[in-house]
Amino acid sequence: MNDILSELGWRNLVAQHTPELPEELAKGHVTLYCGFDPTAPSLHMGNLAQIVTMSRFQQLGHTPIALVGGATGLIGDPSGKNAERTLNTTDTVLEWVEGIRKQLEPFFDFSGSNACIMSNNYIWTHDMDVLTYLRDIGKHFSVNRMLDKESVSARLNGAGISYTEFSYQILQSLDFLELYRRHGCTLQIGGSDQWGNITAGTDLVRRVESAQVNGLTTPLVTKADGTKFGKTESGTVWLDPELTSPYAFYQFWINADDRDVQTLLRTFTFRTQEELAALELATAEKPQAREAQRALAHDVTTLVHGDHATAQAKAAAAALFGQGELRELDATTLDSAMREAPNAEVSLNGNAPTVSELLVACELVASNGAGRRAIAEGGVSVNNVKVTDENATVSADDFLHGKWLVLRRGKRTFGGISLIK
RNA sequence: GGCAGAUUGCCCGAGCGGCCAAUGGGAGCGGACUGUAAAUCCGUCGCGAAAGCUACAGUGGUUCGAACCCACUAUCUGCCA
Repeated sequence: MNDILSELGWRNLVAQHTPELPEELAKGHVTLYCGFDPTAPSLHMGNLAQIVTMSRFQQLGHTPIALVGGATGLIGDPSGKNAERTLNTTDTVLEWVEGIRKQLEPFFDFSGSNACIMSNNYIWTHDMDVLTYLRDIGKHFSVNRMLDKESVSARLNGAGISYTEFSYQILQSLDFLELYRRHGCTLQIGGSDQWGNITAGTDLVRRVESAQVNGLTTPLVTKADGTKFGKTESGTVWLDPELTSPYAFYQFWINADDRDVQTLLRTFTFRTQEELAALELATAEKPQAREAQRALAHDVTTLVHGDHATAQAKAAAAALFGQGELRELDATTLDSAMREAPNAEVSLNGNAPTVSELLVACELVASNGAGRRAIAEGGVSVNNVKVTDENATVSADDFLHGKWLVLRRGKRTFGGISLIK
């Protein structure tokens, strides 16, 4: 069995771990868990980093438990938040739980001796009565120590914290205890912001079960330009293809900064140290080819959305950004490319819509005035031909293959208009 | 609970009766330059083709005229209980 710690080590994926962890791993097999709270209808990049980390453990023979936080999602983790968050309704959270469970499944192997286990902390918390909670669990927590946790102390000095969120670390600790009892789980992993919650859990298991369990955190992914990783102008990049299209997802990785691409490859792909060294060399020698970004985008999009969607996203990118003449693209390629871009339908019915109206229709600009402005600034093209007249209109002849009109705003924002008869 | 102050566009922040759709900065967007990059420079940045319309926490008022004055409401921040 390969050593998971050295694997994570060369990838710079270890922020902190409990001192006893190497000893535990030396025994061979561990069962580990990571929690995913339903704070949104879909998982996002931060979650993906943990999923991939768990996957690395599973590939080396360890047993992963993917825990969906049906209970903790109802409470709200104060970690990394500078203000109390609004509670989501129970119905909403339970709906998200189901969606997130389905999203997690494809990443893991559910067969073999180290098959992945899916769990949900709602199971052991929803009917626990308050006296049991206070006597059996709460008794093991020192408020003094809870106040010392970064996630709590930051809030005490700032916007304050409710009892609900203050209790979050207790619930997460209870999860570790339950998973230890039910599945012999002896390791919890998470982002470095979870360190406080994880150690609260190892403390609880030690007190209640007199057992040594461990924690490991991965560094938060940061970007060289200081902006938040996992966000674009249009918001969070989600794993759900309904929320972030595979095309947009692919583009997100393709656009990675040279300075960040190695870190991202180490964190999100399974490429070997040798392959990454080769890509690093490629970036240094021929940065404009962006080989590393292409490898990154290919691997991660395939991991999340599969081969087919990745091929489509690539074809779309090649079609839109390629040097080739758009009119020479075959109908099928164009069709799949345009479906991936923001698009809208229009029926001509004898009238000729203006280009700026069409820009608004596929949400490339916020208003007609902004569209006209964009044209005046020389930033708009139709079928890769620059539009110079603010009042330009289109006719049926402009639609490629009688169906699609390719709108471009700026260098890399595309939209499609499909003609309906 | 009492007193004082604050609330301006995506964010910060000027304006304190007409010259205000509102200075300046940031973010965003477009162009040049590029590699679907970074940095830099230039332009732009409520809606509307325009007339004009809607906006300066909310509601009402004073005034020929209010982001600016008054009253009340809401929220926030100080000081005193």
